[in-house]
This record gives sequence, structure tokens and C-alpha cells, in this order.
Amino acid sequence: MPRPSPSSNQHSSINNDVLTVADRLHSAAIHLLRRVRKQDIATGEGPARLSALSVLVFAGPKTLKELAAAEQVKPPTMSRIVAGLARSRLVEITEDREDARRMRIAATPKGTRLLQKGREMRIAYLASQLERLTPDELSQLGEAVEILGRLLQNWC
Amino acid sequence: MPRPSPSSNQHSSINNDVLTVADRLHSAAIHLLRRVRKQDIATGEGPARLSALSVLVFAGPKTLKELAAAEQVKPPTMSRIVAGLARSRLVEITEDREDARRMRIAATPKGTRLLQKGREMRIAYLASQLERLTPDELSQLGEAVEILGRLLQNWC
DNA sequence: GAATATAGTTAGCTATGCTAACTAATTTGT
DNA sequence: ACAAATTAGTTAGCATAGCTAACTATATTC
Repeated sequence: MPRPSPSSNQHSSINNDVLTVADRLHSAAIHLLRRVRKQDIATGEGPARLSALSVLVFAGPKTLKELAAAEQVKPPTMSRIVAGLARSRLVEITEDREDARRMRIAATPKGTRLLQKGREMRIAYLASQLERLTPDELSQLGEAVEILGRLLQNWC
Repeated sequence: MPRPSPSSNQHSSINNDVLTVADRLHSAAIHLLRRVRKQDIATGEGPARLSALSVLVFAGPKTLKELAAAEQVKPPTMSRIVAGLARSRLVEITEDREDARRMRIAATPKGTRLLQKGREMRIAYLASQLERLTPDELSQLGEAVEILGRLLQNWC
């Protein structure tokens, strides 16, 4: 996807520098993910399943609603994702004793192993590309990613 | 998607700092796009169509094969994306006079307008979030995005 | 001119997203 | 206490988007 010069909204409260950064950040994120995503094919599971599984692995068991919220997806969508994960024995579903409507969804050891292997491949691939940067560029990128992470945490 | 401490691959040629940056960059890109993507709903077209349309708008007319390559997608997939865009009158298909097998796919004025409006919304939304950063943080992010852009251009 | 290669389509599968309408369980309100 | 309302999750049905395999039609090559 090409990147145009940002439209000249000089009148708005948003100044042009912010628009430029926003535009290039958007474009970079799209292209980066498109490339990294191809590494995931080796796991045999789709992106939505891997992402949901990663929540379970790193944040512990969740109910379906919690998982849907964490993934910013509607319950019926998450219902199907979890069904797929359960079919592949990557998660285990048990009943909540306090509330019979709820389900407790937890990653199995197999799920944890698969996720971590896949993650290693993705990250290793991305890291191998980042190695082409100078140490200075890498540390600049590192700081920027921290800034982004904080921004995402208190997004409005 | 939570972010684990990177696995301790001290033995490999990829050092831990690179892995850390790679991991957080990956995670940030996923979450950023997930949020920005929701702005696109207002355009009434899906992400694959908008992305293909943007190639046509900013890089000019293309054949189906070229467009598929630009979007890193197989021809049958692009065939359907283009069919959808044509149905919505966002692109126009004409025949190549030199080779009757080829099709020339071009954005219509309507397509160009829709894309630019959608893009403005996305970027404006992202920019409104970036405004919460200090000027210093913004400039750090700006530099990092330039570094990333260069990295993506000569990706291996 | 026959064989081969190339451009695109069609058919059919999977996955992921949605809304609307449903079941079952819990909580609330009288 | 029990009817009404709320909450958790599922099911059905739709659209988009990805793939491979097998097809048609046109160009190219031998």
C-alpha cells in the first residue's frame, strides 16, 4: 500500500506532523504484519486462534466473554474460535462452579507449546530483519515501541 | 495479546535486545491496527478491497496479476476483490489492446473519493490518539517510523 | 500448426467477522 | 417466593477473504 502525503488539514486542531507520523505508522504496521504473518502458517492455526491462545497462555484462563473483550471481537465470533482451539486440543474448557452459565477456557500444555514455538518463529524472523539496523537505530526503535505500548494501554 | 519476556535464545546470533524490540513491535502493530481498522467500517468496504483500491489510487492502473503481487495475494483472491470493487463502481475494468488476456484495472473518481475520505478518517483517528504524546515522544516516534519504513523497503 | 506458457475465472474448501434469535442460568423486584 | 429482567453462551445465516485445483482463452515457442 503506497503512502500519500497527508492531506493538508491545517485548519484542524491536529497539526501536520501528527498526521504525517500517523500515516506512516499506519502504513508501516500494515506492511510489517503482512510479512510477519506468513511465518504463522507453519503452526497450522489461523491468526485469530493464535491470538486468542496467546491471551490464555500469557494471562491465564478466561471466560468466553473476557476472551472476546480481550480480542475485541463479539461473543459468537469467539465462540467459534474457542471451538476450533478445543477441537485441536489447544485449550480445555471446564465449568465454573459459581456460575453454571460461564465457561473457564484454559490453554493446554500442547497449546502452550504450540504458541511458544510459533511465537519464537515469528519473533525470530522479525528480529533477523531488525538485525540489519544499526545499534543506534535499534535503540531508537526500541524507545518508540515503548512509547507506543504505553499509548495503546491508555487508548481512548 | 499480552507480551511475554522473549525466550532466552542467548545461543543464537540474534541477541536479546533485538528479540525484545521485535516482540513488542509485533504486539504493538497488531493492537494498533485492530483499533484503527474499526474506522474503516464507515466506508462500507472490507480491508482487502480498501487496500487494493489504495494501490490503484496511488500507483495507477494495474493488471490483476500486478495487483495480486502488490497485495501479496493469489490471483483468485484478487479476482474476487476486484469483482467486488467493480460491483460497487469503485474501479473500472478495460481491456488491454496488446494482450487480450490482460485486464486493466483503474480506480474510478468515486473510488478515489471513497478511499481518500476513508483514509482521512483512519489517519485522523490515529492522529487524535498521537496527540496525547508529548512533542518529544512524537518526534521519537516519527524517527522510528522512518527507520521502519526504510527497513520495510529493503526487506529480505 | 502443435505444444507450452500465461492471464484470469470458477468451484469448493476453511477461517473470521457480524447480527438476530435462541437456550439456560442468575439476579432483581415486588 | 416467584415472575421479570439480565447475563453467558450458542446457533443460524450472511459477507469477506484467504487458499488450491481445475478450467477457458489468448500468446508464445518450437
